[in-house]
Amino acid sequence: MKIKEQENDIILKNIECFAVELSLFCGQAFRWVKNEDGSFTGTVKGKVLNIFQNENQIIFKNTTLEDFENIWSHYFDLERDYAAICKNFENDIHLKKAKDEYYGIRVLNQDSWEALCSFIISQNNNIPRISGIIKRLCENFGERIDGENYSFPSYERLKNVSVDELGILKAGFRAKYIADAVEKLCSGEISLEKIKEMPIEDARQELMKIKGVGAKVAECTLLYGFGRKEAFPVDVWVKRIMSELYPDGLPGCTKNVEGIAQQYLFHWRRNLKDD
DNA sequence: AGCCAGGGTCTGC
DNA sequence: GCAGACCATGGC
Repeated sequence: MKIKEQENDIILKNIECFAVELSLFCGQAFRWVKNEDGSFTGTVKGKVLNIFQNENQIIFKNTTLEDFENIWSHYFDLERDYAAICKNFENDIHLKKAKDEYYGIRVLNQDSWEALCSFIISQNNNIPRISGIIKRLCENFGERIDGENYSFPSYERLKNVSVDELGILKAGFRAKYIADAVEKLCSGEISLEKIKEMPIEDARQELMKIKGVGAKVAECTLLYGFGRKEAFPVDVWVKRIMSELYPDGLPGCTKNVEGIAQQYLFHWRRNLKDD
């Protein structure tokens, strides 16, 4: 991978296994938008990024080398060798098919609170509506950064927002779960900093103390919000995959990167026409 | 129109 | 411990 700084852009060349659009729209993040020029806009840690990919390069527009190194490199998990991981997936016929078809998916390192809150909202819900609810959450309670871009509101910001006031989100029964998460985090009863350091099983149990957080939401939070690539969320699609293809469990080539395998399998199975 | 969605809680055996 | 009703909303 070659990194070049040019005016206000960072340009990556010779980057292996990074399909920007696939990574942003495979059901792990809900806040990126595609622009008419084919670029994508998103907000992370209060910074707005515009990112564009063509055949041989990826352009991070209107950013600095400092922000690239401090925020974007880690957000897109660029330190990890996905080419090697995908090569290893070839040991399993189904994973090989999934990665051949959707090569370049990377599991993003999102903010812990944003991931937790987003996947609380995701329960028994569909992706377009999840995105809508989160959009309203940001526009009503986040901070306007520039133009139509808003930050994801911190849990401190939501501290004195009542369940009734959350009604504007149209999140339905999930509003009370958001409120419970906010309360437990603000009171210090649950600490995201501590969860980060915990063994994964303890971290699961800790997250599941929040109302509306069960095994699936906890697993998604660990995978997408805490960088735990061994976390393996099982939703209805992955449940189908497990019963149809892996009745005896996951193949050995997924060891320690079960969550990455899950992302390829999830996206592949969800897009199968004949189910 | 009715089924389903990146589930979880609560109740009743 | 496990099955089943129920939860809000809107995409398809």
